[in-house]
Formats: sequence, C-alpha cells, structure tokens
Amino acid sequence: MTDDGSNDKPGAPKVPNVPVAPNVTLEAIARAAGVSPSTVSRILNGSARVLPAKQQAVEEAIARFNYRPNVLARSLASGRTETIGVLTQAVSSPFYAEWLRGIEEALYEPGFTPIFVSSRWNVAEEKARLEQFIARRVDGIILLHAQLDEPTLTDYSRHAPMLVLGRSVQNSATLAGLPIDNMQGARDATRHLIEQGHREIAFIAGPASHEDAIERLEGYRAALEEAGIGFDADLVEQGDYLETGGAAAMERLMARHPSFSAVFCANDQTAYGARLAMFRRGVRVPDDVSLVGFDDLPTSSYMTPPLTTVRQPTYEIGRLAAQGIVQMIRKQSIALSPIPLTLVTRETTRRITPPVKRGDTRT
Amino acid sequence: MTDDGSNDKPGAPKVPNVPVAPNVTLEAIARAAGVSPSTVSRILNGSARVLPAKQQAVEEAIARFNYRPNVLARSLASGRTETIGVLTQAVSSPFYAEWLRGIEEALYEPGFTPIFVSSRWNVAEEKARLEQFIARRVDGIILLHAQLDEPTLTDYSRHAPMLVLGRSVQNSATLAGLPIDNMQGARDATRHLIEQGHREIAFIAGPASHEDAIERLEGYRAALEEAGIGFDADLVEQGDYLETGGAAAMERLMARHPSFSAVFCANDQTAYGARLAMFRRGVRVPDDVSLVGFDDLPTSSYMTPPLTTVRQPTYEIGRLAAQGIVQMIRKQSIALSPIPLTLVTRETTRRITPPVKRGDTRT
DNA sequence: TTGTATGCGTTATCAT
DNA sequence: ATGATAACGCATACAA
Repeated sequence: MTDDGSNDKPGAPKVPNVPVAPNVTLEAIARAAGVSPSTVSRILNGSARVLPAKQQAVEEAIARFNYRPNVLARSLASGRTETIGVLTQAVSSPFYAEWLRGIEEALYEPGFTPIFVSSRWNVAEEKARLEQFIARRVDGIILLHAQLDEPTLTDYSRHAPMLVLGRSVQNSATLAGLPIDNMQGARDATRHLIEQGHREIAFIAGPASHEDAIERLEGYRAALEEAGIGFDADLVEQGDYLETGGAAAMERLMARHPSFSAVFCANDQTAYGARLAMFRRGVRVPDDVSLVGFDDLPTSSYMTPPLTTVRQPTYEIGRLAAQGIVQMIRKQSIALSPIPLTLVTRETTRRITPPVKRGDTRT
Repeated sequence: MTDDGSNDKPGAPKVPNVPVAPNVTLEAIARAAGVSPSTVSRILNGSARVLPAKQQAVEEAIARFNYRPNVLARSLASGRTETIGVLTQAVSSPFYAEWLRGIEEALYEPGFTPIFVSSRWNVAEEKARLEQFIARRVDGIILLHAQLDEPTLTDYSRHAPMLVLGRSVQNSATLAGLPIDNMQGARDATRHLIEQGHREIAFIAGPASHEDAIERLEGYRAALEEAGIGFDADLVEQGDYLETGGAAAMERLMARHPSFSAVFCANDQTAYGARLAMFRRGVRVPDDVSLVGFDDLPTSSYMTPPLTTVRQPTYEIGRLAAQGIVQMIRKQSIALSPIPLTLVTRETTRRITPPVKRGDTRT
C-alpha cells in the first residue's frame, strides 16, 4: 500500500518529499506521545480535561505525523456522521445553485458537511438516493422539491430528520416542510401586468406534474378573475420549465393568438426561451409585448432588457433550511413560516394605457 | 432511539405505518435466515457462490427487514468508500454546473458517489477541503481549477489518486491533469473578429490570479500580433469573471476609448455584464459593437442576440474526468489529451468590411 | 460451500 | 484525570 519506492518511469523528476503520512492511526499517536488511545481521543474531541503536559505531547505528535482522524471509524463508533444529505432534482440547474450555496454556507459553521446528489427528476432515483443517504447514515436530509408522496417521506424520516423545501407537509419532530407561496407570487406578477393596463395576458405554464407549476397557474388565474377579466384557456400554452419549451410555446402562441400584449412565464428559463422566440420574429420587448418571469435567476438581471420577474430568495431559503435541519438534529423545535415571494420590476414590462392622472411614471 | 410511541401532540393524525426498519444489521439478517454473517456478506457482494436455498432465505430476510448495509462499516472494513471527492471553486457557479453533471452521470454506472464541495476561491479552504476528503477516505479526488501549487497536490495525491481539470501537471500514477487549451480558444475568437474586419478589438480580462484568465489574454494578444495589428494595452480592461466586473469594465472602456468596434470578454459572465452596459448606453450589438464571450454557458444561446462565444465542452470534460479517476483508482493507465475549444458563431458579431468577392454572407 | 475469528479506527463505558 | 475494554457493523483470511 504505502510503497513510495522505485519509480520505474524514467525521466520522472523527483517530486519534493512532503511529509503527509498516510494512514496514521490514533493508536500510533498515543504510542508516540506515551499515552493511551482514550486520552488522544479525549483531546481530539475536547470531551474531558487532560494534563497540559500530555496535551502538549499529543498535539505535537499529531502535528508531527500530520494525523487526520478517520471519519468513517469515528462515525461508526459514535453514530454521528456530521453529514447532511441534500437531494436536488438536478445539481446543474441554475435554479438550484443558490440554494446549494445557502445550504453549504450555513452548514459550515455548525460543522456539518453537505452531500449533494440529484435525482434527475426521476421518482425512482429520488427514492434510491434517499436510501443511499440512509445507508450512509447521514444525520439529516434536505429535499429540494421532493416528488415522493408524504407517507413515503414520513417513513424515511424515521432514519433521519428531513426538511422538504418548496412543499408543505404534516410537520412532526422528524419531518418538516418549508412551503413557498407560488400562488401569491404568480398573482402579484399578474396583478402587476393588469395594473399596467394589460388585458390579454398569455401564460406559458410549467410541467403539470409539478406542484409549484400548478400553483403558479392558479395564481395567474386568480389575479385574472379578481380583476374581472376572466380566465381564457386559449391564452395558456404548455411549457416545460426549460428554455426550449418556452421558445416553442411562444411560437405556438404567436401563431395562434397574436393579439396578447403580455406574457407571463412559469419560470425564468421559460421566459428566456420566449424572449428568444420573440426576438426571432422581430417582436420587441417590452414595446410590443411585456414579459414576466418567475424565480429571478442570477442572470435574469442581465438580460436585455433586464427581466421583470418574481424573486425567490433562494440563498436565504437555503440558509434557513440548513439551520432548520441542524435544529431538528439537535431535537430543538423549529417554526417555519411560508416564504413570501416578491415581484422585481425591471424592464420587460410596460404600461399600455395612458398613465392615470398626472402620472409620475417611474418604473 | 426507536421510540415510535405516544405522540403527545394532540390532533396529530396517525401516520401510515410503513415498514422500514431502523438499524437492522447484517447479523440480524444472518440469524433470521439461519446462516452465518459471512454468508450474508458474500451474497451482498457476490463474492462467492452460495446454495440457492440459502441465497433465497437471505434475500427474503433482506427484503422483509428492508435491510440496508451500513456504508460506514463496510468502508471501514474494506478500505474502500466508493466515493469521489469533487472540489469546485463554487458549487453555485453556472460555469461548474455542467461539469458536475457530467461527473455525476459518469460516476453513476461504476457505482461511485461524488461528494461535491466548494472552496469559494479560497486557497486555505481548498486545502481544508482536501484534507476533509482524505479524512473521509475518498477513493479518488477530482479538482476543478485547483489553486494549490503542484508540490502540495502531489503530496495529497499520495492518499488518493487525483485528477486536476483545467490544468497541466507532471503526470504520475496518482496525479493527472487535464489541460484546457484556453490560449487556442482565445486566439480563435480574436481571429474571428479580425477576419470580420475588426481592428480595434477591446478585451475585458479575467482576474490576474487565474491561470486560464492569463492564457486567454495571451491568446488574444497572439492573434492580434500574428495579424500585424499589434497589442494595445489601452484596449484592455480588467474584469473579474463576474457580470458586475464586466459591466464596470465596459463603462470604463466606453468612457476612455470609445472607438473600438468589437469586445472580446474573458468569459461569458463578463460578456453579460458588458452587454448590459452597452444596452444602457444605447450601444447596439452587433450593429455598433461586436461581442464575443468565452465558455458558452447554457444561457448564452438565449441572450438577445445569442452570444458568439468559445465553447468548452464541460459536460463531456466532466464525463472524461469521472472515467479517468475511476481508471486511476483501478490502477489502469490513462491518457488525457488537452481539450480543444471551439468557437460558436452566433449573432453578436458582425462583419464590418465589405464582404470579399461574391461573398455568400452566411453567419 | 460455509462458518469462525479477527481486524478496520474510533468512541464510550467502565473501572481505577 | 487516565487507562483498559467493549462495542460500532461489516469484510475477509483462514479453517473446516
């Protein structure tokens, strides 16, 4: 294993011989310092007072051998892994990025390490990944948009406390949900359009299998109805939360029903696609058509023009989730209130009725 | 631990009682199936033939108890963790997203699990994370843009084989680099601009501390010089690889030296910022100024207009890296050739000289 | 083919 | 305060 012997590769330069000893054990440290393994363990964990002299000797030995405790052995013995399983639908989605960052940063201080995996929008894989977490004996689990049904989640939560983001569940000591108010966000966005004078407002929906996509559709519908405009199914096109779907939906919309003055997209990626489709057709935003997205991805403020959208405070949500799961692990009770979303008015929407009274038209 | 006893919370509905047994051990399975622990182990790992009868009995017991082997114990005993440490500079950067996806997917088949962490562009943290990997006894390590010096890397590679993406190192059995040809990519991009008739080509650089940022600057310079145009330091502004830096640099550029006809940005994010700055000033792209980025982020093809940029096949690089590290773990030799980059010509660049001869001007 | 015994590197429970 | 000693849950060399 530890042969640092003859390099048979001719011409391979001698690498500088740096002192990081492989596989030093706690026992070796104990021997070197002339104490018992337990003492070393105690010093490592600060779990008891030790004579300064021995403390010194041990610390010196640790430094000299560059000793690193074996996390596996430690976890096996202690029953704690200091590890949080984080399940996303897709690690690479720009939408999850900020969540992950929030989680990672907030987990750093209390000393937990996140393990990120993705289920690739696949329920079977979601289940497999959860079982992997359990097999790894994670101390807690954070789910981003779980698709599994609640009984199953409750079931898994018996192994480790679980926090589900973007979903409301029957809260217990080991299972909690942090709902996000998609309905309200979508309603606010639509209201904004209505206030700007828009009446024919198209909607490009997300996948019908997503709870939040449905909620956003409902928010759109609710705002329409409360304004007395009424919902027109003809103005709704199906997207898939991706740019390609947004572009395709927009094409269909323009072909079928070209009279709308505004489009509300179920998420920003969809809006990107829609924007491109309009650009191709020479439709100007916002001069000809107003455009609103949902999520406020980092790049949305750099679109041309910058996209008006509904902001999810994902980084903050991530932090909240991390703090929450740690509290659950420590068996402290937590109170999670639904996350409100806020409309960020940028430059893809425009008023199409004459401004009311002596309107001071600041956007 | 396993008290599923009285809920003291009044009104809490009885959750469906689902059968996932906590902490079943291999030994319990052995007992239930009437065989020895080793037999169970053998069946689990397929490490030896067993009588079909016993095989059946064991499998049935496993199913009945919903048994999941404890990964920690298994790893501690076997010395293998089936785990790959993946160090990024920032999990949330759109730039790393596709790499992670490639790595994750390619690691899936051989049965390895990636552990993603980020060092947040901090060398000290990079080191800390690496030591964490070692403490976790990962079987291999993939580094995305390591900042640590080569001797240190070589040192760490004694614990687990390491693969460094975007960098060339002295290859050995345990340390390998997969360089990316930034210089070539930048030169191609600049050449493209030159071929389009541009002479005054500005450059917004990346952070000087980044090797690849320097290479890109060199590529830009090389193309200029080989075309006899010559490098003009006055046309170079400092960016930071982020949108904000790109916007600020563009502002300075326009104020200081407004005569350029094209801008080449060290990465796409910088280009996004530059694009916005021009939009604000009413400078049209590509009519007034041509714009080229670097990286080809997923959203770049949805910019308005879609961004001409240098494409890094990140997903494929991720897959390559994953396959490579597995081979190194299996002590197979690998050959990594530098990754070539390709220019993706989209719509932010435009020819500013009359087309040569009967030019058929397809973009 | 199968079972027994030992080890993996810690933590934790005892005494002392 | 410190040191033996027994878990932790599994793999594996060895014996049968």
